[in-house]
Amino acid sequence: MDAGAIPTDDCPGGVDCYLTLESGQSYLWERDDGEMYAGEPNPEAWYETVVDGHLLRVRQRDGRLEWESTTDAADLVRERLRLDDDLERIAARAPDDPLVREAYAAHTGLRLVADPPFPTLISFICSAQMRVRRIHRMVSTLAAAYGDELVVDGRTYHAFPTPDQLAGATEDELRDLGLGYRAPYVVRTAEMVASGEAHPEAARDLPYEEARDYLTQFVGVGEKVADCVLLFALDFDEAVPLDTWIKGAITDYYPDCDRGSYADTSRAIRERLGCVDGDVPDRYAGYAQTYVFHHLRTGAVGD
DNA sequence: TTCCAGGAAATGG
DNA sequence: CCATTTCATGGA
Repeated sequence: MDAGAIPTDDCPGGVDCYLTLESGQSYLWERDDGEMYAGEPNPEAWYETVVDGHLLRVRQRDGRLEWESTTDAADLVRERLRLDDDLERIAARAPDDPLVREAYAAHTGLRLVADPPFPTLISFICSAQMRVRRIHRMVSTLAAAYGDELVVDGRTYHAFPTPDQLAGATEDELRDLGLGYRAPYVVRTAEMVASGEAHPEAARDLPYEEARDYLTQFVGVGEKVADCVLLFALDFDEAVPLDTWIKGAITDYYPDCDRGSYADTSRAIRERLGCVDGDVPDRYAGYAQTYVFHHLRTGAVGD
């Protein structure tokens, strides 16, 4: 195994693995203590995932982000955990708003992730009306049932299934795995990607709102899930998924941003949570969203 | 029991 | 176009 360590001081604004990987953005990692999404950090535990047929694992202790991999993964760790984002600057430019300030202050080191688009698309199709812990369980179950096996040091890991592998599943199989009414959505979307009818990666080059519309052609993908894919996998830092928690924040803290439709409310809250950057009116709105989401969901608001 | 969870699709007006 | 209803499932 290749290995390395990155001093967290090298990451402007710090980095917190637990907050980043267990805040409901990514469901593609497992913890080797079996306590993923159980609500408690463990500095000794490794976060493990399979990337392009290679095992990658990271953990954080003593001010260093340690990684091990079956390949040279130094650049991969930087990319997936967005270690080059200048969190200090992003937080400093965030709106001077009590909720946003409190959320940034309470969860230092929380970074957006840069996950692969197809697994993210399927993860958030599964997310409909689910708690984060169950979403993670569903994604893990899909990997175990349909993903490629990887054996390292006598332990078996599973990659997230490819579009072809998931398209080979049946609706009944996925219902038996506990996906409920999302089962046909997952199969049909996997078929769309496997056949070449459409691919989430194609949204990357479109303007934000066109990219969101493009993703909604996938079965089981509405505007909210599309926003999650744009934010967590396609580098759209302005995307603000309007889920139950953010809608609650709009009701309680930003009632003037409620414009009725998703598209209009989205525009208003993006400009409220983001910052003006040249002719861009909503820069990093998705970053603020991720902090506020986590702050509200974990019940940390007001300390 | 009832309610809720990072909603979307189908239906009805 | 917008509002309502239906769809699974496990945990508190």
